[in-house]
Amino acid sequence: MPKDTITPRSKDYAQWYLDVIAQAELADYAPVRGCMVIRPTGYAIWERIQKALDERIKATGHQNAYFPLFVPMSFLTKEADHVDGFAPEVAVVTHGGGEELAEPLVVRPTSEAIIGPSFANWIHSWRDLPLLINQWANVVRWEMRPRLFLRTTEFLWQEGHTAHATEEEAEEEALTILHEVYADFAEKVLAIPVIKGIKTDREKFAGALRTYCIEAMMQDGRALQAGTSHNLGQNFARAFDIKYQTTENREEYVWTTSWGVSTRLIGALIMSHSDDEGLVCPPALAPIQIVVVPVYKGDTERTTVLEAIERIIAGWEGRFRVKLDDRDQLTPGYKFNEWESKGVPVRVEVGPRDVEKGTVAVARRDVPGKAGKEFVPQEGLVDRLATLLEDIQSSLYARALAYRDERTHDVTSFEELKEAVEHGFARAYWAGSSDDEAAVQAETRATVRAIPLEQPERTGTCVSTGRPTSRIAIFGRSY
RNA sequence: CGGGGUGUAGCGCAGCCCGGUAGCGCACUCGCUUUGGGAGCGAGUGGUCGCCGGUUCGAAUCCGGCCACCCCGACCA
Repeated sequence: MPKDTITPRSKDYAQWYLDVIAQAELADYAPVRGCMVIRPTGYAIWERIQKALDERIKATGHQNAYFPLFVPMSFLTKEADHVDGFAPEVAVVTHGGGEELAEPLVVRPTSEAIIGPSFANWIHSWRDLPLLINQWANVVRWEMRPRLFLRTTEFLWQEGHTAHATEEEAEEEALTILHEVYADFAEKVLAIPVIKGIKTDREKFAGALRTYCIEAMMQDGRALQAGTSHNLGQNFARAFDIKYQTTENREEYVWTTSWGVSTRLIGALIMSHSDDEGLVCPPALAPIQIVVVPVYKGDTERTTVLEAIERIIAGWEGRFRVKLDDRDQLTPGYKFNEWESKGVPVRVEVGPRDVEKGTVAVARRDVPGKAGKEFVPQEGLVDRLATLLEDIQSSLYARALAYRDERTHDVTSFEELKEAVEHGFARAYWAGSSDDEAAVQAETRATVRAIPLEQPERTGTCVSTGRPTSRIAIFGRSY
């Protein structure tokens, strides 16, 4: 009966988001402001994200390593833009072993500054390049306004750091990561359509030459930066003296990149697919793809039903990620709701009537409640389930894409832009400067989320300056 | 940092105006009955009322101060 545990999306989107997290047991607030405890259900999702990304990162030639949590203050300050960007949000350790430290240590907000010296040590010759490293780590950024998963003081992420002989290679690396790792993962695993683009100077990473991004639209029409890939040029190579000898025996600075995605992706996942019943997890990602719930009265039926289930799910191992919920003290109805709120894509129910008739009940999470449930024969069940999982995966993607397209409007005037970003994205010709962009933000609360890599052939008039341009930009309000 | 709000049992709340020694729902424990969409009945466990100080015979309640957290805006993955 307690059905009012999740605030409807339509009533209060921010509260709905928090309720889904609580109900699905993804995370708790921690005693320290801005920090969160990632609960087992949430962490299982992170592990799935890690696995899928780690495979892609390794498939593109990278190796994992680990660099320290603490960064000497003087290292962080070596790259001017970088320190300007991060100084306001770093946590600083001033004491250790009961004494004041000679030099304060920064808790890494990102690791360029601690990886730089290692790269300088490791790289001597053109033969050492490219150097392709990734690390899985936690980082700390003292944010003003934390939000579970989307912006926490400490968060988990992966950060790739690479060094190359030429600018072209660094550029290719940044784009490969964007396309083959991040966008591919977001769309195929998370079922989240993303816009691949480049950031404006205002939005790019502190210290980068160029920042590429994947940008997604949440169910309230707001934008979420889901991943970034930076071409750092030679900025960090100069700051940390990372040089190599060319085949002509000349000494040159390397070209570096860095790129990362974080536990924010879990926030993106929640806000892309979930509904008023709770989390909706795409099958390719879901830690549990199929939950099996037995239905019975009394011990005799229980034995019969559980035996039947054992027979039915024999051979599923290796094919599906399955959980049998054989907890005896809870009613089936309770379990249906619990697994639904945790986002398990498919539920299989087996009761006495199914044992008798050779059927099972199959419920799909993307169609909540009884509407998504049907009785099907046990015969051929495995293939049917495999097809169903694929269907759910593609349906979720299609639904999210349709939603984004519906809420993306081509605009030609400032007024239209203002109107469009109330509910989604505005797509406009753009030739403005950083100041022009700031003016747009002051007026509309929206910023350029991305300048898409795919650009139209045509030209138009800049929505801000009125100048002719062939470049379009995506505007939106962001998380 | 500005605006708004909230602190009473694990969670959600009432009690406060009008001071008299803390209550309801859920959860939890035990027992019996139950189980195809969040089971029922009975008996229980659990609270320095955010913190400090003041007024008072007596403070969850009145007064002063502080703190924390949440939500909405300016910075950010």
